[in-house]
Amino acid sequence: MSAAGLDAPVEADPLALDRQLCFQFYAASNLINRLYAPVLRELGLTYPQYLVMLVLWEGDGVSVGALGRRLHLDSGTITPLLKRMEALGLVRRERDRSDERRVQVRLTEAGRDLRARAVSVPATMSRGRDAGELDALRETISGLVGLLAEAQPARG
Amino acid sequence: MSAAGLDAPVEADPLALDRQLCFQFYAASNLINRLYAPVLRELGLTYPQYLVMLVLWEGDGVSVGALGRRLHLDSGTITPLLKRMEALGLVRRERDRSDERRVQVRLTEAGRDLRARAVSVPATMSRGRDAGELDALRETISGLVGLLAEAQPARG
DNA sequence: GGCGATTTGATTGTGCGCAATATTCTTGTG
DNA sequence: CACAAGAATATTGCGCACAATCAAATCGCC
Repeated sequence: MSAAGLDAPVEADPLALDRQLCFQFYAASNLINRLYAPVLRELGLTYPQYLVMLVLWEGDGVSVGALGRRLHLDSGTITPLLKRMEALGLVRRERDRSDERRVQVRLTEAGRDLRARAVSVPATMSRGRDAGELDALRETISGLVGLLAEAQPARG
Repeated sequence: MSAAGLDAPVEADPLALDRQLCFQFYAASNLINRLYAPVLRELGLTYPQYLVMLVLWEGDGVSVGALGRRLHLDSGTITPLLKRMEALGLVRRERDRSDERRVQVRLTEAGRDLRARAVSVPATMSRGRDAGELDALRETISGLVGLLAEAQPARG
């Protein structure tokens, strides 16, 4: 039934969009971001800002570099992001006294208080989905993220 | 062993970064993009431009709207992206004669020729990984993308 | 102490990604 | 044909995201 009428195995187009795992991740990431946006808007946060807050709520007082390693982002992304968050009154950026190359990021009172309004976000977003499935998927992708991080050109 | 010394089940922090499935997708998408960048650079493409080319190589002559639905992107993203690709000489943008609201996107000769240099990209990127695992993961995430697309506020 | 290599952030420039809005065209109704 | 309603794309403004580059501070070795 092949167009060429040959007996050779059907060779699917390697460039077919739907066969690209990368595209599925790209689409999923964009779609997830779009679902979170209106919920986080209630908190006055963008999605990457929310991630920064998650790190700071786990343990306050983190250097810019540590934040970047945790979120897999570089300083060119994080520095302006933190400046906007500082302008919002959520964090303070201050030079480390003992090593003036470092900039420590700390929560303000408002930043700490915001946590109470954020605790419901994960439940809101996963409502109606099977928790076990989501957990299993998270484990799988977490492993992949680990591999991808090691495979990075100049960061492995 | 809990800090409070209670018998209540250990309630893990719902805001822990590593427990957020959304973050795993976000990180994976960024890391994948970073892995593709140097390979696609050889072709003179960015990652989203590569995705547009994949769509056009599957079937030339697509409207901006159709392109957006396929890639889950809106016109505010795609229009300037296509203009850059037109400046690179890869595509042409022309008004549909029968419905002048529509803009059809077509490959140029150079755009068609680029396909030959792109066919090796998927194999290059998946080298050293188990094809079966990647396929299974793709199926899983493809299903999730379908659900996420339906769950979108004003597009479902 | 002096001095080059390294580490750490900041800056600059380009390219997405999306909400909100504007513009242009088609369609339906009379 | 005129005109209102709707559809499709373009424009604008803001916020990431990263490569490349720069500046400053620390570390290592002498």
